[in-house]
Amino acid sequence: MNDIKRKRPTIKDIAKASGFSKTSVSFAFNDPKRLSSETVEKIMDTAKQLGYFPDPLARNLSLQKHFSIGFLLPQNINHTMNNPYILKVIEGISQVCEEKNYTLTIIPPLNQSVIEAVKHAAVDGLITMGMDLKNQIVEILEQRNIPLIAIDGNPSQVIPTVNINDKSAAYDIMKEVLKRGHRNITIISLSEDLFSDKVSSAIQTVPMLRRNGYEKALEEYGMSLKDERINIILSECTFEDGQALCDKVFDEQPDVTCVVTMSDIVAIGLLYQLRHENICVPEKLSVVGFDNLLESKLISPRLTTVDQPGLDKGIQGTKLLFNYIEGTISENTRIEIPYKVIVRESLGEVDVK
Amino acid sequence: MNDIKRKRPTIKDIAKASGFSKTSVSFAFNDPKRLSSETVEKIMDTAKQLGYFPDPLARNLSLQKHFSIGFLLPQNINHTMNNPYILKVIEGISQVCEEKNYTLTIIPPLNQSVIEAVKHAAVDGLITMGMDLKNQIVEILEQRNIPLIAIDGNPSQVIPTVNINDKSAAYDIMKEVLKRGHRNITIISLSEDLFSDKVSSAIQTVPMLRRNGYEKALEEYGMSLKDERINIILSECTFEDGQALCDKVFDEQPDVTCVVTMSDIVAIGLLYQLRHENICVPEKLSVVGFDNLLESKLISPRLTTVDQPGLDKGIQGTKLLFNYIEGTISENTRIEIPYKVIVRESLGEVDVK
DNA sequence: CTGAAAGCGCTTACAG
DNA sequence: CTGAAAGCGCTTACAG
Repeated sequence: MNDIKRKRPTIKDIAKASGFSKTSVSFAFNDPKRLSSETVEKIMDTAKQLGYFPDPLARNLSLQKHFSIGFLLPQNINHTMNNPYILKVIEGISQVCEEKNYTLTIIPPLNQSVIEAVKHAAVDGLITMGMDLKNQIVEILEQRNIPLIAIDGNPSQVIPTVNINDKSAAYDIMKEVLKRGHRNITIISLSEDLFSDKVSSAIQTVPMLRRNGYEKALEEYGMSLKDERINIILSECTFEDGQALCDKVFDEQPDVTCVVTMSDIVAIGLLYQLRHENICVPEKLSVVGFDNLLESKLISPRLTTVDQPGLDKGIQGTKLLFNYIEGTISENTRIEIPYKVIVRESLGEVDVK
Repeated sequence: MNDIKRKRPTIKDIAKASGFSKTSVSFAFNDPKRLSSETVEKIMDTAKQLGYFPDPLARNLSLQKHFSIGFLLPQNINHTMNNPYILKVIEGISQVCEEKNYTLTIIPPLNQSVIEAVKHAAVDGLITMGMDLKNQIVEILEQRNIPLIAIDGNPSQVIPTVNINDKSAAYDIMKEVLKRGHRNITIISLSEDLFSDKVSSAIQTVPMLRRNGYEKALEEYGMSLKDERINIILSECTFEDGQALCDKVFDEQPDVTCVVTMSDIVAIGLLYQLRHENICVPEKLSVVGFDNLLESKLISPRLTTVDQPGLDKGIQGTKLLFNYIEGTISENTRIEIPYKVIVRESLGEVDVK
């Protein structure tokens, strides 16, 4: 009734009460075949009577394992937890964790610091998503001997990654836009700093790769990202950002006919706001996304986008991570997942002037 | 380069290398004020040189804490991870965890068994959602001395809960439906076994409470749940279930004019399929949800529903849990969160015959 | 300000 | 089949 912190029984108590040694109690739980069945039975009986459960903390220390995979949340958690695409990836991760009988530890910044969180993470392996993987983080994990993989990370870094071919996907979808006559285009780009290590500009970040893809498509039409008909806006890419962008897009580029975004959720926020302001899509403005969320076919008009299978990224990334944890492989691996462009009603045609 | 499992340095190595005791090394990390600043500096220097980080496993065993909150996934994980409402709750939980510098451990069934997962959970407190809390689970956690709270759990059980007033909310929304002339109604109810301990029928489960609410509203119109004009279908309530329900609803009740669901995600799946089959909402059929997801205002027509703040449930539930962990309170607490009915275009009027 | 030593609760190689 | 004992890597009361 009243919560006097009754001390939990330990293996020692069970040993004493059952008349066997701690060794035997441990065996009864972990390797019962080594004992006679009567012994196991007696030990389990007293364990049940005293309400004994092996302390996972002590067990894990002995075993030197956490039985948990960590998912590192970036500084700004709201962006993460509100993006259905990321949640899809997390679902994939948790599926593999379940198969392996591991838990999934969601690791927020510790005292506002991702680095601190990495230092203290109580996990056997770590997964990041679309994050600026500072060298410091990689170094700490190396010293701590904790394998790391990055989903939508920077494929030119030294850690294993799971990505789609971002350049090619961006090229493909921009092609669809240009093919339909659009020339005055606003690009909503993921903020660079979400992805890049600003120091080493040699690195090809995801937003960079995608912009390269856009550029390549534009060039085939005699244009470039520097063209005055192309306006680039950086954004954190949340639903709310999308809503807020509505006005900004027209302010900065009154003759815009198509908005190309790097994320469905921001495109959906934009579509939502456009409808609210009675601006017709695609007649007045076309909108294009990236991810192919479930939501992108719920909204009307349905969103043209790039399908990248988040679930699969999570699954494959986690399987890869387990390979490192179990020591099955050691070389640096890059997984590339197929994507496809999905054209729906949010992308319309425009008369080429 | 090659992954020879180099042994990580321990506190002992740092002690030896720095010329101080293990005690001092520990103090340098945890309570530097107790040492002279030169000592701290020297110790930290050698720690950095050797790439030492305190092992959280050992630390936690000494401290008898995990610094993590557990979220227990029910048997069927897909339903959980694909329901935006639940994810909203998880977001709230993780917010509080971050404030407290805790991690959030997502705990899937262990060897297909939720009970096994509960036995082994390496956490300081546990949160469940809309789950059948078997006595066994409660008992194990009591013995393991791990506090537990239930969100959308069964308010008549002995554990602390966070809920809305489900009966009253269901009453209110059914009132809106009846007020608009609907009499031939299909109710999509959450499956009982997701919530109830079948043994003790005295318990008021969430679906039961909501049905009581519906009943009360119906009675005011001289009807009841047993009325032949009321059809009840049990469902797991996923998007896919909603799609599949489209045909079933009309098969079972050809003259239905309104579908009342207990979950937005199933209502949205239904709306999606209705649009696909060119069945006009609300002209041909009205649909009503429960939760007020972001998605419910993205889809058209926008969904009439009950707004229950998932984020807030997560936050308040987790704060409550920390009170138990920290021993601030011990009595059984029930939190009730406000809700409100939101009428949108998916609910139309019908001529009363 | 610093250190020797006990303790956290398990696992497991080794011996019998 | 069973047990004594070392070990996992920390924390911390106590002593000086």
